[in-house]
Amino acid sequence: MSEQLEAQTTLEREFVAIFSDLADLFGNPPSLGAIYGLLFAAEQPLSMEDVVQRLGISKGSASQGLRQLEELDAITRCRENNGRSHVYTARLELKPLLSGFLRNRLVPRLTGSANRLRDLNDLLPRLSESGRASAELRLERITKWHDRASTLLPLAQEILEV
Amino acid sequence: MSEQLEAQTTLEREFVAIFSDLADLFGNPPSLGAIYGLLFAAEQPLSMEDVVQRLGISKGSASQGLRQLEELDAITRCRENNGRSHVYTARLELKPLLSGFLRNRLVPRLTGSANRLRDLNDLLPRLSESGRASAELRLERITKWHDRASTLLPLAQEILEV
DNA sequence: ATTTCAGTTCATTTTGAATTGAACTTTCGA
DNA sequence: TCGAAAGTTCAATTCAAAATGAACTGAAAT
Repeated sequence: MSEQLEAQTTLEREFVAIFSDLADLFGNPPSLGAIYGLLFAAEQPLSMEDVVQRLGISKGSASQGLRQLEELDAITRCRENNGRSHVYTARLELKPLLSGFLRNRLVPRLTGSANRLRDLNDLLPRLSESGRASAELRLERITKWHDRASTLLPLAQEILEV
Repeated sequence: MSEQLEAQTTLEREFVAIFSDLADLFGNPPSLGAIYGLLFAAEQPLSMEDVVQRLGISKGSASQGLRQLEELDAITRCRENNGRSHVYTARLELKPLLSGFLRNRLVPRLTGSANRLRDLNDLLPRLSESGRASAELRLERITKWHDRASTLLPLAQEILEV
């Protein structure tokens, strides 16, 4: 294998690894990142078959991963000229991928904990006098954190914007 | 069970759930969050035995979880008066817990990807002329993201500060 | 209309992280 | 110094999430 090809292969492998880690960091399946990494490294659009071959994953994983990435707007699908197959390209701006990951993971949890906090506030009057003060303090602390996290989220989106 | 006790139990269960989710969000074992949540809800310091009983987890998990939380400075341990056992209290400021979670999870990955990116830059000269331009563009994109994330991290720490 | 190829679905299997629990060590009181 | 209780360790187990792959659907060429 030529030195150049070897280097290209390393590049591809490293991009796959970087994005696998990133997906994992955000609580997404590593395969999702791996697929994106492969497309990100590729100079030409790749078919699903290419993805299966080069990553050594199953057709099922490839199909699901590609669809999810498309939903996040991290990749684009287009029909291959005069074939019955499709071909995929990574959007090189990382924003769609990152904000998709954030959306998937952070947002549901923030709204979930907002609901919990509301319910707990409703519970306060049922507590004994002494317990109530303590519970109020604790709820306040969590609520403060929660508000700050909610503030941070759009800020993070902005900073990560390319 | 009195209405008040029932409410106190609900409060405890909800705090446990909130912090389990939080731990999970940051890629830590849910049990770690659960233990913190229990101590956070408690008005009195609890022993390891208490934690085992109330959460229904094993001594092993409790021991390891308590130690980790102590290392993060999220809880404090103190010797019980005239006993040979210890007793634990949650620090009510959430900062130690949150920044501990961030440290555990984000920092190692940021330095890991910094290393990868450095290695990839060294690889560039070995690529063919055409491939090099494309690889440079891609590396630049990731590096830009990486720098922004590195900027965001201390900012997040500051915002989450109580 | 039929065949064939691309892609999807989802029940089963795999994998890896979290948890357990039993053996071990440490600590303190008698 | 010994015994007992507290706490730790880590190999084995459990469990949930991810990946697989075989059966299926749809779409295009003949």
